[in-house]
This record gives sequence, structure tokens and C-alpha cells, in this order.
Amino acid sequence: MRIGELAKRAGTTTRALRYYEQLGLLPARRAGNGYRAYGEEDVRLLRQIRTLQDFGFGLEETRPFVECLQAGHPHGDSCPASLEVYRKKLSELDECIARLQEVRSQVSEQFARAERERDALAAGAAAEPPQCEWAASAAPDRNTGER
Amino acid sequence: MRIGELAKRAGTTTRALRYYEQLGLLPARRAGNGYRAYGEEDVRLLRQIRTLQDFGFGLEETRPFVECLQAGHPHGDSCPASLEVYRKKLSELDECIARLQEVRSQVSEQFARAERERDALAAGAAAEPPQCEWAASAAPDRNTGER
DNA sequence: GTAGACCTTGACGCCGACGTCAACGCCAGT
DNA sequence: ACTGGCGTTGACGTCGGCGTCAAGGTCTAC
Repeated sequence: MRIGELAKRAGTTTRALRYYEQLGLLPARRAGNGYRAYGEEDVRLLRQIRTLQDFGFGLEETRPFVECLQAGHPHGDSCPASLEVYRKKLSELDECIARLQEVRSQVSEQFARAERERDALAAGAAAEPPQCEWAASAAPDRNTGER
Repeated sequence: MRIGELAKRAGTTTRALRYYEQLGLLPARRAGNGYRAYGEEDVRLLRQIRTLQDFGFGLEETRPFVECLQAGHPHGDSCPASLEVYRKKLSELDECIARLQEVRSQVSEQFARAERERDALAAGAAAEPPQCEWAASAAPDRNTGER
């Protein structure tokens, strides 16, 4: 199988595959004409990479999984190093989610405050003109303007 | 006030300030010698920028807030454009948090499965030797190995 | 023999928010 | 006069994961 077919079968691009090879993540045999030659096993490796990437794993984080498969294990996560990456990622996710939730609540609070202040001004602007009429008749000398 | 002092007072670097100026985000007057000259108002602008950045806002997203302050409003979020950015950011945050939680649950599931399989293998390896003793006395001909 | 579809390497571009370095100017203190 | 500490502009580097282009080689079909 050549690079274009592998790319298509794994839903990625030839450029990505060349990049993975450059990282030593997905090495390729070479055909006589210099073309990269891949086997069925490489489809599994590549799909493992893509799956983890969809989860937000960086390419280096997928390496233990790929090496685990290359070593002949049934799954990419059959090896301790992969489990360790899982653990690390889970704690990263927890931390990240907590941080985002904290940020969300703060932004939400700011937003609510800003809207309250806007509404207070709008209410003031809407309430004062009538009040001005009242003020104009009751206290005609208070016309020098506020603020 | 010169650039170094402003940077210190807002907890950032001179490089960042020059970058903001380059973006037109935080323009500076110039002293006779060519040095940038900042006023007290710029401290407020800069702190607004930094606060929003800590919330994960991109610099362009802080622009409406900064312009709002520059226009003389009491807060950076006293203007409609700023409120709109708040809304957009809140929905981005919600989407992002939801995505991360989904990913977290999937990774967690994979992790649990991988650990179960590892334990199953370990239990098999640990359970078989004793079983072999038992099997050796009760059924001496079943010693050709399993799997 | 030639068009077209594939492949090769190499190199630069991109995004954001600066870091870092070079080479220089300005100013205060001793 | 000289040192040290500020400032200036300009330019390149960083990180990840490729996209995109250039200039060519290879193979197949007509």
C-alpha cells in the first residue's frame, strides 16, 4: 500500500504521514522505486494515532500506544506506559475542566454585573425625563445638568 | 511613566507592551527623547487586558473593552460590543467544557477497559500456577499448556 | 509518446503572544 | 570619561501539526 491509499483509509493526508515518519512515529518500508510501502498493520497504528488525537492527545503522547502495537500487543493500551499516559491525560483533563468552569463562573459573574449596570443606566435614563418634568416644575433652577 | 515602570505595575513585560502598541491596542505618546510615555489611565487599560487574558480571552477579544475604557466609560464592559464578547466567550466556554467532559468520559472508559484486561491477564498468570499444582495431581495429563 | 495521477525531497508559511538577541541611543552618577 | 541602567527599532525563534508550493521522478493507460 502506498502513502495516498493509507492516508485515505485512515482519513488523513499524505503530508501528515510524512510528518509522522519524520518523528519516527510511523516508519515506512520503501519499495524499489523509493515509494513508501505500508502494510495492513500500519492502518491499525495510524488509526490508533488518529483516535488519540481526536481525544486531544499530542503526537508524542500517542507514541507509547503506537510502540505497544508495534511490539505485537493486542491493543495500544496493553502496555504500562500507555496506561500512564491515560492517567496523566485524565488528570490534565480534570484540571483543565475545573479551570474552565472557574473561568466560566467568573466571566458569567462579570457579564451579569455589566448587564445590571447597563439596565440601571437605561432605567435611569428612562425614568429621569419624566422626573425632569416633575423636577422642572418643582425645582426650576436645577437645570445646570448632572455629571 | 516609561515602559518599564508600566510593565512592572501591571505585571507584564516591556516586550508585551510594545506588541500591544504594534496591534494598536495600547498606543503610547512619545517623550521628546523618543521614549514611550504612559499615563495612569494606561495602567487601567493594561490591567483590563491582563485580566481578560487570564480568563483566556485573545488579545483581539480584549479590544472592545479597551476601546470602551478609552472612550471614557466607567468599565471596560460598559459597552455593547464588550457584552457581545462576553456572550460569545460564555458559549465558547460551554462548548469547550462539554467537549472536554465528553472526552474525559471516553478516555476514562478506555482506561478502565485497559486496566481490566491487564488485570485479567495478571490474574490468569497468577491463578494458573496454583491451578497447575491442583491440575497436576488431579489431572496429570493436562500439562500441555493453555491458550 | 504523452498525458495524468501518483510519488519524492526540500523549504517556507501559518497561528498567537510574545522571548531573545543585536546594535544602538539617552541619561544619571561617580 | 566611563559605567550601568534604562530606552529604541528590527529581526529571527518558539511551539504543534501540519498546509502549500516547487521541481522533479515513476508508472499506467491510451
